[in-house]
Amino acid sequence: MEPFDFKTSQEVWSETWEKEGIYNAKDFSDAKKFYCLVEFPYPSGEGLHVGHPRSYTALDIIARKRRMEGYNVLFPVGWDAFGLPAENYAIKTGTHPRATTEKNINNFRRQLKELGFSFDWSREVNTTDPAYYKWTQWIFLQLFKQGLAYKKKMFINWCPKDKVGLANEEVVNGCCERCGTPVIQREREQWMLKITAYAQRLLDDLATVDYPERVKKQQEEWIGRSEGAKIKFRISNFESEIEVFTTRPDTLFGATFLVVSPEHPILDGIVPADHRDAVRAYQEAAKMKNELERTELQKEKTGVFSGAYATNPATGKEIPIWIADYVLMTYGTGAIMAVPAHDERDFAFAKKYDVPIVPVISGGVDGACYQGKGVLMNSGAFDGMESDEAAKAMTKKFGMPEVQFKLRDWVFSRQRYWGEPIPLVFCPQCAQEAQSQTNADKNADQRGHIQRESASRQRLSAFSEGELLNPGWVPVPDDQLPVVLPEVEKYQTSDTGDSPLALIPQWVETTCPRCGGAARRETDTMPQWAGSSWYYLRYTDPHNDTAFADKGKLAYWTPVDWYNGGMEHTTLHLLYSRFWHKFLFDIGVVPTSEPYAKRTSHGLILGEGGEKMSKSRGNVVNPDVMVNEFGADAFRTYEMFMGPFEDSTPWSNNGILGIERFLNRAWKYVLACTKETNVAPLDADTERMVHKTIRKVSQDIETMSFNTAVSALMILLNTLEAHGPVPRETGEVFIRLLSPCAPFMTEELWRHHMGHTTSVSVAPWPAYDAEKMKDDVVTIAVQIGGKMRGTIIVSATATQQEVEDEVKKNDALMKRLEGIKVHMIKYVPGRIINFITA
RNA sequence: GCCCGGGUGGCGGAAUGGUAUACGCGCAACACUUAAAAUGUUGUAAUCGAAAGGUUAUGUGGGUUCGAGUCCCACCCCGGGCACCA
Repeated sequence: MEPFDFKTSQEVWSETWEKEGIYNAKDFSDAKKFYCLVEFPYPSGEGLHVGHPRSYTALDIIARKRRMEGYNVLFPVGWDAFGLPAENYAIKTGTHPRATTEKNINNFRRQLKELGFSFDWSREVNTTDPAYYKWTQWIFLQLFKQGLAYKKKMFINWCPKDKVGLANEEVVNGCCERCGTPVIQREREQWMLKITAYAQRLLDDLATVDYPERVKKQQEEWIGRSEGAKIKFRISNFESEIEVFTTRPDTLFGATFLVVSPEHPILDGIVPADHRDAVRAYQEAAKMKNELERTELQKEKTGVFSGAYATNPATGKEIPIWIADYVLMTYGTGAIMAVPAHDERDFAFAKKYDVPIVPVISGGVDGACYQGKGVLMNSGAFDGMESDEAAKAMTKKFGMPEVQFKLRDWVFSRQRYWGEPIPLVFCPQCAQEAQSQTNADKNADQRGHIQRESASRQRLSAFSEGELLNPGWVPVPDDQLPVVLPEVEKYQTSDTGDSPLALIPQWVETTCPRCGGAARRETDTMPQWAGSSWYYLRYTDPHNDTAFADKGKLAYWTPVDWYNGGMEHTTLHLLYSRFWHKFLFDIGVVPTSEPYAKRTSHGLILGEGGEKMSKSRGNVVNPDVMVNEFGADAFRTYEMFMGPFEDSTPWSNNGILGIERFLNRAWKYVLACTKETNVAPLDADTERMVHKTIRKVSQDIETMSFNTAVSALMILLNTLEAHGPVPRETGEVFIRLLSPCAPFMTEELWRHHMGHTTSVSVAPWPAYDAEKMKDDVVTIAVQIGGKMRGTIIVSATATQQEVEDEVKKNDALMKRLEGIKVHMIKYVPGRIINFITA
């Protein structure tokens, strides 16, 4: 019998499927839609990693099952092709990233097609295609116009030798990844996106989506909401006040000092002359500490007395103001009230610098720090109150309720070549005008933001929110999008820290779209996360050139029904795209408030030794090699069988060998069945097995328990082989159950050997008959005194009496029961009978 | 430190509170072969035993239960995330 020739089969069927277009989604079909999404790959020079096919095979299986169940399935793929490796390669070799990217995409496309994924290739998108990034730029401009983008001075990592801005990932132990030179911090203005404006909704709406609990938890923590109070402390000898944020207002009477961050602006005005040198020295030292040092030195608290005092509003006492870098300028107000008796950090600080410690919550041990809640003491009129009650009361009397988030705004600028140009120009004339408008607004109405907003809305034709927020920055009009990435000579960041685009005067110098005067283009580009924040929307209508996607198509296809991706994107891509999506929902251009109804995550594939795969360890498995040696079906099926989908599992070359054996046996068996004439109808036992397997495989695919689904198919094959040839329809059930895992071999059997004219991928998914699954006899475990002593076979509907009678017929068991006093008998039908001894 | 996972044969792993170790790998023996590979058959947690059979095992120690890998408490170890967040 001829073995399965996977090479020919892969060629033939890939071509046929593409020609027939059977995997192409149909917009507005009457069939129920199912949008199934995998994270599109970055087309690296190394080619596909074995991790990609794990996620892709899983959702391919789900997509294929849904099609067989009659759904209209959208299962697209594309390329997240902006990014550092292509750019670094360009810096080294002068090769245009576009060329590298194109070459890599072609390689990836070939690999994905060889693996037989049922992608709708007619909807391929590429984030570096101007027709695509036109809409990335358009979305950015909407954010800008609504006042959600702003410029801010920030520090970036800078390698003085390579003269290049580095991403955090490129900084290794404080040094440049490439040349080892210590990285310095360089200050420059960066575009920021106000993701914090959506913090509460990003948190609340987690309740409306089906994500794994661990993903929700991680996002929750990243957003980091905490409730507390803002309390003002009057500074002695000055008119000004210091505002602090605290989650424990109930401990206010125990606040024996204040601590402000070294960067706190208030320090400029309140430090007395005799303390200035010490304070300045401390500030300088704090600035020099890089992040690594800050974490290393975490335990040892340092600080300096500012020389100034403030008044605790509760006790009326004067307390010192200290400066310490354990207080972060980027969280809360950059200042805290220190309650050493009830906060470990404050406690450590107070001990070191000998500041008084006043306990105000009972429940602690003398001389130790107690962080729990309790009944108040040393708190005047509040004595005897419970913490929660006191917190409310003190907030009311001395402060204001306040909510803080850990989430920071998104640094959106890159001084890089290979990214979407930020489509803004800076116009000095318009800057003046916008500034004076803003000032006029302020003068006209000091009372608040709401009035200012409505005033600006009346002048919408003049300035958008974003332009008022960023005077002089003018959006490129929609009809001039995309702002195409120009050709450059060098791909390196310039000496000044600007992107290479800054070195092209004829590109930078432009006219202001608003006033027509001389203006300069923004030379920063967007981060890689930009294009991936909305790509799933583009798949619904990838060739539209008048909108990022047609509203009707969006209404039909979105939200994404099932999105699988890596845990590493939980607080980056996944959060960013939820933010963009909510914004697009708010401006009325997408129909849902959440992009993904359901999210799942795959585990990593580790090297054979159980360590992470990496080039330096030399344990990288190349998918091409596996596909050549074992075929796409075996490779796919092995990746599903190797372990629980959500867990990390080491690769095993012997493991894939086992799958190859299984598929070959399946091939031979089914083929033998087709050649057999006069096969007897299935006996009840085998039929029961078939129906149980249908149910098992169907359920396991839904819960992504692919390893046990494959195992169930193996068990079925073992049983069938032992049984001998089966009728055609049983063989076809087996083929259909296996087809999502092994599409090539099953298609070969289905069309060539079973004689079907259409693909197995459009055949109906097998149904099971619950009646035919019912066992007529069952094996019952017999326990005596809780110990397993044997098994008996009884009818599935046997009563306890019948089971006991059966036990009596069993000599070995009766021997065991001899002389034993049975206290009671516990019988669980179909499972167990336990003779409980006294 | 905090928040998630997880700890079961030589290995990957399976197991609605009810026969632990399914399935696969590896290994061993046998068959086929001049031989090897491939394939097939059988066996394979440990331990005592010639066998029948017994005993012990799901990180450790307790508990609940007729019965615990599974539930509860405490602890140890491994992986991931966050980390001076007031």
